[in-house]
Amino acid sequence: MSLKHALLGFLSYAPMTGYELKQHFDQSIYYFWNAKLSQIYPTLNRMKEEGLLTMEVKYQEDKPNRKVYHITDAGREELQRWLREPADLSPVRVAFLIKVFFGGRLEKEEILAQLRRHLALRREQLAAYRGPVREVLQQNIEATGLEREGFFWGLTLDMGIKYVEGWIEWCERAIEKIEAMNDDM
Amino acid sequence: MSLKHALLGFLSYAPMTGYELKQHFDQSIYYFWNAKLSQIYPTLNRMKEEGLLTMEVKYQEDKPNRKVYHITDAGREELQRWLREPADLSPVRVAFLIKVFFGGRLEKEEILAQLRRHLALRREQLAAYRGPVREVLQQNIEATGLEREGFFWGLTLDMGIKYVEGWIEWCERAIEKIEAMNDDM
DNA sequence: GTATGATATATCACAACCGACATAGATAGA
DNA sequence: TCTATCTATGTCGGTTGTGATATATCATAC
Repeated sequence: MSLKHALLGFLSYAPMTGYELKQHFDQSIYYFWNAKLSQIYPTLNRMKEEGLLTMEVKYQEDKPNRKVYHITDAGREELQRWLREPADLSPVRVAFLIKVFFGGRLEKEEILAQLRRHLALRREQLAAYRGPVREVLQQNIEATGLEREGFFWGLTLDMGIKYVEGWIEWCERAIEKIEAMNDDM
Repeated sequence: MSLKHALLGFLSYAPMTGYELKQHFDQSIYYFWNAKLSQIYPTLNRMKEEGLLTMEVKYQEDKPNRKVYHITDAGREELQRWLREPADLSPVRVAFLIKVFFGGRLEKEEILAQLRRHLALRREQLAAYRGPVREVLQQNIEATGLEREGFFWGLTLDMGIKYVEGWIEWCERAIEKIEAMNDDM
């Protein structure tokens, strides 16, 4: 279970509530892993039962109480063990490629429309990664002073950018190839 | 549900059993979508109930019976509708990048070991895509005579290769960067 | 003054997906 | 002859993940 270990990872930096963990997901790793609050809350509860976390309730007047989760020694050990453990390749699930695979069932202009739309989405994504996403990362490094950690955060963003660049190049080539196709094909 | 539409896609080429559909998944689209038999069988049943498929039982003496699924007109319409429908970007889930993200929690040599192992896996994968996977695709085109369809099958394999090449380049750069890191960092 | 969006918690039902198990004849290799 | 793999069907229980809904305060914008 990777969600568990991602949560342990963030809690190894600082104690946090489920809501704050969700914000970290959305700010820094959403481009290779994401989770909804409705999955995070029950997972934190289970991890507490497993002894990986402890929970501290901060009572607040006139505001909902905060449940702050702290990583335990067992939690830190589990994180280390998992980080060292060799990882298999994650299976890929890209619904868009199913559409391309069966693109022969569409008219030339219809499949071209799909590819052009996809290309536009990927270009937006690339602009975001190169701009605001990179800036947030830099701000996080400066705010926390975690320079060594920040180096690795940057590596994953590099991979995100490489991934999207690959899509863009592929879309452009695919569109060219289809446009050059004989109309009777 | 993309599994449903992948099944419709294959059944739009020819009637098939669940077992044969699984083989098609494993042969031709497993690098961007996969499913276990224990997911395929119940899904086919549900699709039959929805009127997208019909089932024909072929009784065989001394062999288990074959349940051959045929796509209906409603099934073909649903496939067309889905293929034309604009697609959002699929969320990515790569557990390995969580390990890299929290790589600051490991010793330099430990994270290097992870990256080197991953690079080796990706190189194997690339060799497979360029060799046997491409050959099987060519054979399928020749065996079925579906040239126009085969063009799109090839496009998805191109993307698979681009994806793995991206990983390899990124791993190589990442390893260099980490090796060049100050030991006191 | 009113509406919205953010903060903060969480539950519930459901869908998607996986791993183990069960059955059983055919075939091929050690 | 034994063993393993292939063909062919599925079930079952469990985990993972999604979408909808509920509650309640506070700050901001219109």
